[in-house]
Amino acid sequence: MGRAPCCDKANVKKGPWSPEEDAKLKSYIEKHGTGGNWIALPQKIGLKRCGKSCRLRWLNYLRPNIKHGGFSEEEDRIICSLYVSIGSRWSIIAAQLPGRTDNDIKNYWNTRLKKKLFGKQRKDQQQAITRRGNGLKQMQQMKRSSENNNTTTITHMGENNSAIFSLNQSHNNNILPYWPQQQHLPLASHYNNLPPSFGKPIENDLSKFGVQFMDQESVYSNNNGNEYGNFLPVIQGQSSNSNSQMVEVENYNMATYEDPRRVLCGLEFLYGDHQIMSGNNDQMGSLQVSSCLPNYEEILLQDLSTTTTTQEYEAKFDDLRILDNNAL
DNA sequence: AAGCTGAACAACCGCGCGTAG
DNA sequence: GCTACGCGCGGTTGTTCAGCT
Repeated sequence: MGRAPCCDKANVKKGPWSPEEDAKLKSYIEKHGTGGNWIALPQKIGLKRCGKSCRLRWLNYLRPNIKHGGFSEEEDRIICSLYVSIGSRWSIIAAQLPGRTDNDIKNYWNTRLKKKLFGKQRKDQQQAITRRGNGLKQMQQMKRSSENNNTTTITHMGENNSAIFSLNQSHNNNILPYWPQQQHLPLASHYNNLPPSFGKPIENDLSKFGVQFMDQESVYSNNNGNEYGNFLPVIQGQSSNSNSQMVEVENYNMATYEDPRRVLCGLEFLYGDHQIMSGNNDQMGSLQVSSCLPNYEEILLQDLSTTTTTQEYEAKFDDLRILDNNAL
């Protein structure tokens, strides 16, 4: 047996609100308040609307001091960092932005901000593949490589097309995913010990975009274990030199050379300066980013846990083929 | 000018949670 | 402790409109 409906669906109006309906609702609530019962409210006013619909209309549109559109850079930054911190808790995010509603922020994220952040990455990467020759061939080669031997190449494209780097790494008979836009950062060992209320925001949400993060324990844990207000994901490699990775950077400009954050491909602003370690470089066109890149075997294990089947690999491969064909 | 496509926004739906009885 | 109910939340769908072909 399903859940009982909150109202008589046959007798309620759906779809866009008319100015008359808006006026009725607004006027009543301004005079009498909601009365603590949204379900009963439409009947009192004489509106043929579901109580939930009234509530939504009031909260998202009619109540005073609501701002629509025109998100500032500062608001963008707040939304992004909170999203990375707590995931899609839109109501919490909205609480930090006066005048903004959770619905508004959610829509803004889904339609614009997400693309602003990650769409550019995909586009840049696609361009990089095309520019560097036959992308499909390259992907096929990567796939073969990942299936047949232990040496792996990841190609990654940076902001403003400036930082293309390849990472070569031997590993222990693990299959390396060849999906190029995945940017892998390790999850800290304590990641599974977050309070249940947090769930796994980062893993659940940003992993959709092929991004994985680790968390910096010192940032968000405290003595009583209850407050996680400063919880922030950070990019942090292993402290041991043995885990450092050499990254060969092709065609990167001085900004990239001087600022290893650029390898984060536009995501760097999410982290704040204090969370990014500095990188070293040598005279051979390589950039040592031991502080930014993870323990590679850990990455492989994570990938194996999330992308395990040949079918999934094939699906990704088809996707790449489509991208490649479109680019030609 | 017409049709198509995608972006932006509004609204709906279903579920989980808290709470009163 | 159980149940029913209302609220709030997040995901999804629907609608409108502008830009492009």
